[in-house]
Amino acid sequence: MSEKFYFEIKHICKQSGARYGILHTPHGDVETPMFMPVGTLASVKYLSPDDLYAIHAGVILANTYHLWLRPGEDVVANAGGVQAFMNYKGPMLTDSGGFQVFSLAEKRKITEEGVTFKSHLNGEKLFLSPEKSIEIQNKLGSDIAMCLDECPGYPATYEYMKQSVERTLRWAKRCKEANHNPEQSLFGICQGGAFEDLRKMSAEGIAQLDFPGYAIGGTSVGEDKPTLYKMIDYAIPYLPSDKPRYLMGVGSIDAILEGVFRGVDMFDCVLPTRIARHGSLMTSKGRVNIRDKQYEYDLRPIDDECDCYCCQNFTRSYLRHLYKCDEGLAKRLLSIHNLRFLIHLMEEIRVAIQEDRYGDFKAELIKKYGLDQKDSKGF
RNA sequence: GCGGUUGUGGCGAAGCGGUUUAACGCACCUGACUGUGACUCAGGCACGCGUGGGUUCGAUCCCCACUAGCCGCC
Repeated sequence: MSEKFYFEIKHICKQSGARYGILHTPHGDVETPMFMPVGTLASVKYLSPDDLYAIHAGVILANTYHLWLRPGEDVVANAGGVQAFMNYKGPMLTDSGGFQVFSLAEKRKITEEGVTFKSHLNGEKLFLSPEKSIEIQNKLGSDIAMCLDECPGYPATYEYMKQSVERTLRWAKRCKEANHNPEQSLFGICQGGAFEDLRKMSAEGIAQLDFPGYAIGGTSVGEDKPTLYKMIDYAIPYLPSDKPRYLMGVGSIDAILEGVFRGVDMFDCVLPTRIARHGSLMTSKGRVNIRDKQYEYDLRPIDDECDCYCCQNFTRSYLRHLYKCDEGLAKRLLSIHNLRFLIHLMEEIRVAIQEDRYGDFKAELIKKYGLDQKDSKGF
């Protein structure tokens, strides 16, 4: 682990127990709780680094599996690492490829040794082991690397989940032993699905390995919200309280609010960028689908409470036009908006925590956004 | 004016007497999207097949007239 990497908890909300902290990384400090935009292929789709600075993005993600296939980790290493490669001056986190074990399920086979993939690009047979994932991530040079884990879908049987959790623990140990980049900090990942004892076993197991940070994984794989919250509750008590906690793949507003309430410090999700590219926006009044006819003549911004470049400069009418004409600018502006919306939400969350009113803040937002409604998508 | 040819939703276009509740594509209208295989996925959108008659148990599909477009020829 890098000496430049450490986590400071600056304040614990007296009302809720939520944490405000600072994560120090070789590429700068970031405040927590935070939301991390996803840039799988060393690019947050449609956004330049300047766009990312403008929305105050802190840590951004890249993906080991995808960069391994294209352009290859040596190409990235040759450029001086993933930050230099894409010219992003902030901190970065690389996912291990574990999620692709889940999302490319028809094209892979899991054994004790690792995962055999069929490339989604050309069908080539590939093998990713814990050691290989770390070797690739070491070359990518992210500030935070993730252990290779298995991310089973939901629901899974107890028997399957148990052996999967045990194997993921063995893989975590191998990842730790394989990690040779002193500038890179490796996070462990807790699995266990919705089973309380397996979450406990997994969390205790990785905590024993003493990682600089811990993730709760196996989330956002088809479970409902109450189940997600249970997964968090089952894991948190066994994760070291002085280390950052990262809830993987979660980006809906209600889940972020509940996650922070339960002691989560880091979130990442493709949701804001993906739905933006599909014309769907998060706003203080709920979801807006910009292609809808009702916005044809609407000269208001996407969200009149938003301070982003998109909302400060463009109307719904124009954005709808751009979207319907398939202009790339629409995807960029809408992505900027959704990311800024979530990042701004995190800023408000941090203030509320420091002022010991996060419990009230969460309740207010849930009411304001109608997130307590049965049909709420948590937009 | 004469001969030929074609008229199916906003557009293109299947079907050519009875499983057509009129295929499909585009456009249009709605949803969805959670460690990105994603400018993706799902759904909706023609009580009617140029108009009017006729043949037939039955007509988008056959016949006649009309009408419109297109191509030739005077």
